[in-house]
Amino acid sequence: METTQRTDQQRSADRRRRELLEAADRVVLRDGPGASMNAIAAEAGITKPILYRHFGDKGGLYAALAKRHTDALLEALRAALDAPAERRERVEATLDTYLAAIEARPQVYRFLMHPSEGGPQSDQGFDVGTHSTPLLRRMGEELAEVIEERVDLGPASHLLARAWGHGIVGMMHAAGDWWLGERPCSRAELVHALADLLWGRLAAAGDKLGGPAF
Amino acid sequence: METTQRTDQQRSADRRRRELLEAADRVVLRDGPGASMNAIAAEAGITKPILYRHFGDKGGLYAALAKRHTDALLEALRAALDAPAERRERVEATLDTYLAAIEARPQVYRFLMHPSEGGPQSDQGFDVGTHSTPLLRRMGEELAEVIEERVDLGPASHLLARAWGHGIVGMMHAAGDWWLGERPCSRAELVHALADLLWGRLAAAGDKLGGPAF
DNA sequence: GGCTACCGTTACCGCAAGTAACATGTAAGT
DNA sequence: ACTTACATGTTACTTGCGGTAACGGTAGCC
Repeated sequence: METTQRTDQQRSADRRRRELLEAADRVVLRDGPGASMNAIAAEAGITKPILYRHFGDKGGLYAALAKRHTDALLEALRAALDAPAERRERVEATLDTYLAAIEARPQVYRFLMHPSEGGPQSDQGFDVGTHSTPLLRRMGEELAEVIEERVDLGPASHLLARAWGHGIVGMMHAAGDWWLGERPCSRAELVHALADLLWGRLAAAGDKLGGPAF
Repeated sequence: METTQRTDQQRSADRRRRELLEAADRVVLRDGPGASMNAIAAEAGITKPILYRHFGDKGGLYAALAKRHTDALLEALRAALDAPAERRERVEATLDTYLAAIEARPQVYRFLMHPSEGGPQSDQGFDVGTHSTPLLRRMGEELAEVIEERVDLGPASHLLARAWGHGIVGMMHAAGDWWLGERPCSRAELVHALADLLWGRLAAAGDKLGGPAF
């Protein structure tokens, strides 16, 4: 029958697709996001047109590649976020999970967040904004849902939760990016600093003596 | 003498440079960051090699272009940040300044933050990560300095201030990006929501009833 | 054997970054 | 006035990438 054939082919195509993605992963992680389609094809032992048959265009390949890593990270974050613990513990665990992930595989992280600055030849890399934002956005939405679901924020809760979700994710991202670049302290210290910030320590701290007027 | 000559030529070269930058600005803001060097040269009424003589390569042009806008934005932020007012007022003013800036000129904003997604043809755009990060980084460092200088944070103040500086900037950026895309509320509302977050309202809020165990 | 469908290739197009080599105007040195 | 030197501009080219069209085997089915 046709259906069984179709599924067989589908199966084989899916396997091939996974192989290609793994090859692409290797190349991108080695050569940076500037990796050319030719290079990826070569790594996979085939030639360009096949890549295009599977992924449409370079953006398609990028998207597929990014989705794999993104999904993995999001799953880890969800676990930390949904753990049955006190709020601050959960927040710290989530921050730590994120930072641990980008610390463990900075190549992947840089690929997802800052494509096109990989190798020495920073020619035209992958299409960045179009595909890197989604990770932050998804994380923000996810966090927003958890906040709205768990925290009592009164009437404007929906708006607040979403603003906070995106804001907190951005905070985590920017601080993590800075930390990964300079390594100014241990992971735990950064987690603590950020949690303190979220816990209102900025508002609670006193003015420094000798400051300007007032 | 040679020196006077040099300065004269320098002057003329600088003027030319400024003209070229303005032309580049027009093109980039019109065609998106995918604008080709040819197009920019044409807009300026000259040809490619001249651009290369002035800016080295495309990254150089991008950097020069970004620096102009970045400097302008940073100056506005500094003003809001240094105003002689209470802390929360200053924070809100700074957030509002930033949001107002990206609201007023989204094209510029998108160019600085998310290059390479401009026009319908999202071919290879400018070199992104290499040059977009600096804005966030500079803002983070700037904010960190102000925090450390003004807020009494105890012994680990240097580290805390830097982590917070980058974190807060990241929060502002991510929330602003989301807000600019969806416009889910007024600017003032977002400012308020973010300031509330920084003021520890997340920690102070109660758990929602009917939540999971515990 | 012939037909179709798939997997793969070579060879090409278009286009953009970046460069080399050449032309020209203009100011100073003699 | 003639030459030298230099900045300014050009045309024409190379290289390399994304993307595609057209062709070539090789299985199964009739």
